[in-house]
Amino acid sequence: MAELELDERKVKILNAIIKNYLETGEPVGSRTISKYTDLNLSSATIRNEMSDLEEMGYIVQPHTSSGRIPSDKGYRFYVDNLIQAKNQEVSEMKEWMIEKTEKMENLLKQVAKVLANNTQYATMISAPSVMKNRIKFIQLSVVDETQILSVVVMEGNIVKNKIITVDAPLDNETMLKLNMLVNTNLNGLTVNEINLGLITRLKEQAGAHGEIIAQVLDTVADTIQEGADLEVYTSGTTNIFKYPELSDSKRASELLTTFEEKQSLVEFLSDNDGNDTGIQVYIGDESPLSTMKDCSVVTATYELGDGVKGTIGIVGPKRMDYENVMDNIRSLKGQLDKILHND
Amino acid sequence: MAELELDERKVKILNAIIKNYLETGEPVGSRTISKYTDLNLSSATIRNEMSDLEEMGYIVQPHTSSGRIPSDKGYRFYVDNLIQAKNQEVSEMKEWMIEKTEKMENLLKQVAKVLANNTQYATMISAPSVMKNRIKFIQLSVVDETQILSVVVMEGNIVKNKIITVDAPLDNETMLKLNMLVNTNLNGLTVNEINLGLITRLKEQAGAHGEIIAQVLDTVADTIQEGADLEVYTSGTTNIFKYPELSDSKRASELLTTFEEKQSLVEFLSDNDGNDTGIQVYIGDESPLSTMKDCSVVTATYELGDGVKGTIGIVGPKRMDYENVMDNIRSLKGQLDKILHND
DNA sequence: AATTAGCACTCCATTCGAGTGAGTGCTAAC
DNA sequence: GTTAGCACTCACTCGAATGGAGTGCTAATT
Repeated sequence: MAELELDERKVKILNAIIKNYLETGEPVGSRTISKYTDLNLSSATIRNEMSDLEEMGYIVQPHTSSGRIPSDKGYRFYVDNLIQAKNQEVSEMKEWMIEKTEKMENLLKQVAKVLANNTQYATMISAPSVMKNRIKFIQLSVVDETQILSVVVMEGNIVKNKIITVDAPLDNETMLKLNMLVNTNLNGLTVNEINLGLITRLKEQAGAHGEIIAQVLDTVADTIQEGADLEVYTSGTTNIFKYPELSDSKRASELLTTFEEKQSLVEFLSDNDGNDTGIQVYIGDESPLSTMKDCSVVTATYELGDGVKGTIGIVGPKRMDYENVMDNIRSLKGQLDKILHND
Repeated sequence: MAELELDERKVKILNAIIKNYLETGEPVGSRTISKYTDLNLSSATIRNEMSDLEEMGYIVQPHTSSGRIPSDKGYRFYVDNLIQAKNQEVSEMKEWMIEKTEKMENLLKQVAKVLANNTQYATMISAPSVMKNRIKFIQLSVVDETQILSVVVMEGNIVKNKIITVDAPLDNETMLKLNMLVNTNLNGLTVNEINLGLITRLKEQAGAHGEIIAQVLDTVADTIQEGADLEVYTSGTTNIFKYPELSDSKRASELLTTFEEKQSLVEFLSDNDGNDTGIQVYIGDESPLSTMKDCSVVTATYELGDGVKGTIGIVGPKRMDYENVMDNIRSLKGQLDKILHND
C-alpha cells in the first residue's frame, strides 16, 4: 500500500488478466498469466502481484481459491487507458452501409441494426430531441368537411403529421390565410419557442377565425411533441443470449423488459454529459439503470445541428470488446454527423 | 378402441386433466382427478380411463409412470369444444381503454399493449394491408428549391409522407396543376390500381411537366408501399419468461428473435384463412413458425372496411388460458372494428 | 360387468459423499 | 526480489442411495 500508482509491471499483468478474461469469460489464474505475458515470471511471483492488485481493488476473486476477474475499477482503468491510447492514433474509419434515407425513423432503425450486427451486442438509438429542432415548413390542408391535415416539416426533414377535427368546414380562402399565418410566424422556431403569448398574438391577428387558429396552433404544437419521448429504436436485443453471464432467465428477462419498455432507455440516453470526445462508457454500477448493473454501456451523441442531439448506445456484458465497440461507435457517430449535416 | 367418439365420462375426465394442467403446468395424476371431479370414482377407475384416453391420443405421459399431460390433439379437442360452447352464450364485452387516436400506428401499439397486459402473454398486431386501402387525399407542397413534400392520406386516416427531391424548382402554378392532377385521378384508388398504364396516361396529360409528374407519381406509389411489409407491432414479448416451459435460454432466445425480426410474424399474420368467427387457434405444430412449436397462437382479423384487413395475435405456452384469451381477443376485435368503421 | 383395493414396479428428482482439478497463500530456499 | 514446494480451499462432476408420485395389473368387491 506504499504507492497509490500502479508500477509498469502491475499494469502489464492487469492488462493481461483483463484481455484474457474478455476472451474466455473464465476467471484467470496465475499460471495462465505467467505463460501468457512476455515478462518471464513464475506463477508464484504473479500470485504476489495479483494479491497486491486485489488489495488495490482492480481485481476480485469470485470464490476463495479461484482465479481473478476484473472489478469495475479494473475495467475502468483498462477503458481509460484505451481511450488515451486511441486518441493518439488515427483510427481508420470503416465505411458503413447506411443508405441515405428520406425518413429519419428509417435511418435510425438502420443504424441500430447495422451496429448490432457489427458488434453482436444490443444497441439503442434515440431520435434527436424534437424540442430544440426548428420548424422548416407547415402545411395545412382540407381532407373533408370536418378534417384538416396538418403536416410539419422540421430540420433534418423530420415530418410530423396529424388529422385535426374541426366543427365547421373551412373555405379555401381561410385555409390560404391560415397557411400564410402559420408559415410566416412559426417557421424557424423551435417547439419551445411556441408559447402561449405567441399563440394569443396570432389568434388576434386571425380576427374572425381566432378560435380555429388557436385550435390549429395548439394541435400543431401537440403534433410535434407527440410521442417525442418515446422515439428510441433498439436492435439486436436478443444478442444478450450470446453471453452466458447475462442469459440466465432472471437477468435476461429484466434486461429485455428494460429494452421493451423504452421509457427508461430514453432517460438514460438523454442523460449524457458529453465529454470531449462525445463517447461515454458506463461500467456496471456506473450505469443509471439498475437492470444494467451487470452490463457495460457505451454511448455517443450525434448532432443534427444547432444543439439538436441524439444518442447511440451499445449494451453488452462487462467483458465486452471495448476496443472494437468504441471504434465502431466512433466511426458511426462520424458518419451520422456527416449525413445529417450535408442534408 | 370400439368407439371413435369419447363418451361423456371420458370428456369430463379429459377436461379435468386439461384444466388442471393449465393451472399447474405439472403432469396430472389419477388421484388428483379422482378428487377434483364430481363424478365419484376411485383413482383406479380413472387410471383405466386415462389409459384409454392415451391410446386414443388425447393425452401423453412425459415419462413412463408419471402423470399425463394433454397432447396437441387433446388441446385441439378442448379448444374446439370451447368455441362451440362460447358461440352460444352471449359474451359480455369488457370495455377497453383504447383512446381513439388520430394515428393508426399509435392505435395499434396501444392495442398490442392493452392486450398483453390483460392476458400476460406476448402479443402482435399487423397494420391493415395498405395495398388494398384507398387513397383519400394527396397533397404535394414545396419545401424548398429542390424538395417537395408528398403527403398521402388513406382511408382510416393513415398518413404516409415522403420528401421528393427534384432537379429544378417548381413554380406555384405547376404545383397547383400537379395537385389537381393527382387528386382528381388517384383519389379513391388503391395502390394496386395505380399501374404503369395510368401513370403513362397522366404523364401525357401533364404535357411539358411529364417527367416531373412521372417522378412524383412513382414516388407517391413508393411512399405508400414503403415499409408496408414491416408494420407489425409487438408487446409483452418478455411475458414468455413467466412460463418455465418457454423460458429456458435456447427456446426464449429463439422466440424473442422471431419477435424482434418481424418479418416472419408478418407472413404469419397475413396467412390467416379467416373462418366464420374470424378467430383462429394454432396449437403447437399447427403454427407455421417452427420457433413457436411449443406455443399456442390465437389470432383474429379486424377490418378497416372494404376488405382491408389486419390481424391481431397472441402467443403463449400451449397451456394458455384459452378461454380468457379468446374472450379478450374477440372483444378487442369487436372494439377495433367499431372504432375503425365509425371513423 | 363395472368398480375398487392392493401391490409391485418404474422413473424422476433430490441428496449425499467421494473424487478431481484449478488455483491460492504461505514458507523456506535461491 | 524471485521461485519452488506444499497444504489447503472450493466449485464441479459423477454415481449411488433414497423417497415419492404415479402407473399397470390382478384379484376382490359390489
